[in-house]
Amino acid sequence: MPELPEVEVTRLGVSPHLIGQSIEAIEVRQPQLRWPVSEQLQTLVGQVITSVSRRAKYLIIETAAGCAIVHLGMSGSLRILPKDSPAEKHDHVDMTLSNGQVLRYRDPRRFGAWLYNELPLEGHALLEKLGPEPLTDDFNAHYLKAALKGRSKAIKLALMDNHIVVGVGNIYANEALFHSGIAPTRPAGQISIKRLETLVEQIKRVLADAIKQGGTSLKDFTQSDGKPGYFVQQLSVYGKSQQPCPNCGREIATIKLGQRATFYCSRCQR
DNA sequence: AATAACACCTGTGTGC
DNA sequence: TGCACACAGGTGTTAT
Repeated sequence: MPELPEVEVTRLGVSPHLIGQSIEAIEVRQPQLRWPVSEQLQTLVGQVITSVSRRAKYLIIETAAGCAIVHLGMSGSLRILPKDSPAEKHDHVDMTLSNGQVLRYRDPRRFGAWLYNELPLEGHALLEKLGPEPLTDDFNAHYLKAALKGRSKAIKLALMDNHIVVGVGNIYANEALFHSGIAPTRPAGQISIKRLETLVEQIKRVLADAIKQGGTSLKDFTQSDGKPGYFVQQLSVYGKSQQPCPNCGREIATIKLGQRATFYCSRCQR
């Protein structure tokens, strides 16, 4: 489900309901997620939530006694509900709050994670090797040029590589490359600085626009108020196999790159 | 070191 | 209707 915009929309939605609340209970119905749900999360019971931040697609719920690191995987979602709401299938974790609400985690495919960690998070194995956040100034054309130097792999795969830049998943990699006029198959190391400037600009624009629109709802993603993400209406190539390119009308091509569906216009993208 | 393939898991849609 | 199969928003691990 979620790429950076959907995770950020989730964070913005749940954060006001969490900050300042104390955690009354953490109930784990299904501990088998990507990794076993940390039993140490119980350390957080009785603690007050001080912040909800994001690094890449990881959400970090902080208290003075440590934090929960939450990842939504492919199908995870977080909602705020009244504490007595009946749990349904795939509702694996509940964090009950002192304001009578519950933060509920649903994840049918169970690729997500709920981990406990002490603070600070410096040196955490899952976080320390991550590339820059795409919406910060650390992610710029000069950085990207250096990071891609000598790389033979396809630019789309490079954009989806967390060591190079975080948060760009399959939807937004396809979209940003389309808006940049760059073929997804182009070897990453042979793209000019000029074109990388455009690419960086488009990645930032696409991600920021998607956040503004409440993310992209392909299937079941909703904002915390239950509304879908409206960026789906602005997709140009993702999921548009055989439909006309919005720019030139040529049929959108579909190929596989790194086992993932890839959509592009072979006339507009070179 | 870099790249590519595989693994994890459930639900849904398609074609026979 | 049933079945087999492909595919889905991610990413750490393993193999090449």
